[in-house]
Amino acid sequence: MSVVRKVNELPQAAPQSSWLDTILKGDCVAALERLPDYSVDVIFADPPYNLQLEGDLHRPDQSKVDAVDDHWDQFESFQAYDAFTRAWLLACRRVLKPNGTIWVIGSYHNIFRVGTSLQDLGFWVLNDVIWRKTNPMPNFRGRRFQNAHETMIWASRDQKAKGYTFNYEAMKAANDDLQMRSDWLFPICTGHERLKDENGDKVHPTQKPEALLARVLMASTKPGDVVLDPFFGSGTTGAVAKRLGRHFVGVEREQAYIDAATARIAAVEPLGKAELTVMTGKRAEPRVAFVSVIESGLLRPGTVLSDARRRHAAIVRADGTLAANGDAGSIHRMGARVQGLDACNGWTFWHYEEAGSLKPIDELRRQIRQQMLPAGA
Amino acid sequence: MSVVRKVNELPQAAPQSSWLDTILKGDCVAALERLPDYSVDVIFADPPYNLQLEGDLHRPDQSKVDAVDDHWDQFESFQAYDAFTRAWLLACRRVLKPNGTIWVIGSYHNIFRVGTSLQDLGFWVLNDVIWRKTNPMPNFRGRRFQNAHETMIWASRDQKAKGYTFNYEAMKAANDDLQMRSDWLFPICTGHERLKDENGDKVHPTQKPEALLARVLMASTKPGDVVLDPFFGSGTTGAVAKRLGRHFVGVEREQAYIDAATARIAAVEPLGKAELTVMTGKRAEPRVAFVSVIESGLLRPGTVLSDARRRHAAIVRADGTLAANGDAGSIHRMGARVQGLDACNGWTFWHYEEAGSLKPIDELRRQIRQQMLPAGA
DNA sequence: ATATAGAATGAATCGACCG
DNA sequence: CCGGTCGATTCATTCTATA
Repeated sequence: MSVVRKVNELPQAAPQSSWLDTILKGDCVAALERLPDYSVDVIFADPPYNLQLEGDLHRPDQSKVDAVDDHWDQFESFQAYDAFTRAWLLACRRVLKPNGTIWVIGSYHNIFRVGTSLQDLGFWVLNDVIWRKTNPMPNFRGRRFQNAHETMIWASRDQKAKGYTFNYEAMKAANDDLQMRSDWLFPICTGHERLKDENGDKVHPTQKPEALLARVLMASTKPGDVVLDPFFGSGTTGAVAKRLGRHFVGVEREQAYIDAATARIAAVEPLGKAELTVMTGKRAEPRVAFVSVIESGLLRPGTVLSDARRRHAAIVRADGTLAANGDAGSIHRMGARVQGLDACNGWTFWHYEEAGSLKPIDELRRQIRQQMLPAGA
Repeated sequence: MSVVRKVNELPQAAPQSSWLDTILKGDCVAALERLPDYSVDVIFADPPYNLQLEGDLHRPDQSKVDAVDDHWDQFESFQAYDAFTRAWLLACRRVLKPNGTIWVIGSYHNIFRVGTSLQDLGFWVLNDVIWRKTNPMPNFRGRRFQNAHETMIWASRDQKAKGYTFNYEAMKAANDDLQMRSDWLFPICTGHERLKDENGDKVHPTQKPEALLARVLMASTKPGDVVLDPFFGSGTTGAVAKRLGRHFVGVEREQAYIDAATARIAAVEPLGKAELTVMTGKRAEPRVAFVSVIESGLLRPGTVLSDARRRHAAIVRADGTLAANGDAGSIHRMGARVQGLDACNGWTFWHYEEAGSLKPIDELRRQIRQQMLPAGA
């Protein structure tokens, strides 16, 4: 191989863009105007929760909303929060690729507003994921249950977008070979991971644990993907993205956070390509036609195949079809036919005999795939 | 005691009402018109989830999943679902007592709409509680995380209603003396608990486990309270309410569900009063005025109290106030004053000397409470 | 009768690709 | 955009049939 590779070259190089792996300073909606349509693969958003508004929120006409607490103004607050939410979600939606997905984290204070806005804007909820905290803050007054979790909503851009990334096999492997559930257990961000300023005070009030972001990105992105965080804060998304070989782009208004995040991310060592290789399933493997098994000589026409319990039988024909009961068709169609089902995976249903025992023809497909690999692999 | 008590008399007898412990047949909003304002203590609602399923789903073994495709779960649009939600929530709010609370259970399909409507109508969210399922259905296509939980929202009628029932100590005791968290683990409803018809088919597609309802009612109701379930279904709420010595009222449209629920509830044996006694903390214990400690002779005026480390001192006065540093006031106020704090629990802060060691005056309160108990207790 | 294996089932928004 | 075809995919528990 004489091709020179750059150090740290990412598996799927994104187009050169001035904004890639940077933090854009400014208001979320305004700053996102600097990004083109369909330019990011995944969005992770940790929007402000505070419905008391404290100068954080503006009405669509940019007038400030007073922080007040009687009932009518509470309603006003919700209205203002909804307007704020719709505005940033719309800006995010424009820059999200058609097969992109978005994560939003929140608590009961704001997550219902966020979920409603997501649905109203056409996003399609894939899961709500619960972050169960191992060490949540107690309820000091003893008037409620200990608030021991936060909620993340994971949604695709459109209902019909089926091509989003979900690393199912990797998630399953990471969970002792059981499907990854919608409730995740992680400690809150403390200790060395928690950014502190020169006074020892925490830099950001709601810094999220890197483990949480790591699972989010491992589940829903591929190496080289671009991850947008519109409320970048202390830069957890950027730090984890860099470590995992993903690109990031952040938006943040406060210079103090930008400074802290920039230093933090600069210190991150990206993992190597080998560590980043993601477990993939059969879906990702090259497709093999059944006829090629015959063409390669692994199966001879006329061979009798049966199911694992020898209840059904079929004869292999030279054209790659099976014949049984006076009927013929593909391995899948005939597998379904003999069982009286609508569908069947012929690769795993039909077996051939070798050394007195039955083996699935999927074994032959595996051998074909071996032969297809380049010599040096 | 010569007062004759009826067998099974409830500790807090509700007013005689024709609708108490019955199922009202009809549409939720219309049927609730038969209840007066402020007539129920707690509402548990399991509304349609608006699942929006399209094609069939098969398991990997090609068996078909029995989907929730009932007519009552079909809505034209999110807008139609929101209108439905607001209507039944408003009807519920009218009949809910000022210090009442409401629980609504849902999934990501509908819970964001419900939460938004609750907030918009003036309910005040106290917690969102996650029901983690021990045995959820898998995600058969491997395209998402296994949907392993449902969400319950617990809300008070108004932001300012602080007098709602929360049996904090009972919940804590039930959780190995740790605060009850917002994530609960229960199996789904199967086996003998699951109602079946004469064909062996499930009576209701979404029957909830009794353990879930039991925790809800133990947490947020007192014996004798009235619990409304506006989507009564197979009557889990009624069955658990009866077992726990609470009154219920249900609303249900379909006669088949009403019949099944009626028979189910008739077979329920209520627990006895002793089993129902809720572990209560200091909050619910009879209030003791400090002056009664003096009146009862347990402390004499002029006694010097100090904090546990003898840093501060105060003198007991006959009127039940403390004097220190030329100032005087309640045990709480003086505890705060000497420490320079805004608040202080005087019962645990101030100590008296007995046999050479310091004991908190809370010990004297405990003795007073002992004396207050009836002879037979 | 008891033990074991196989079947059934639960609030589910559950493809990709080619022509 | 539609239709046809390939072929990928499940966990905990209970119930039922068989040995």
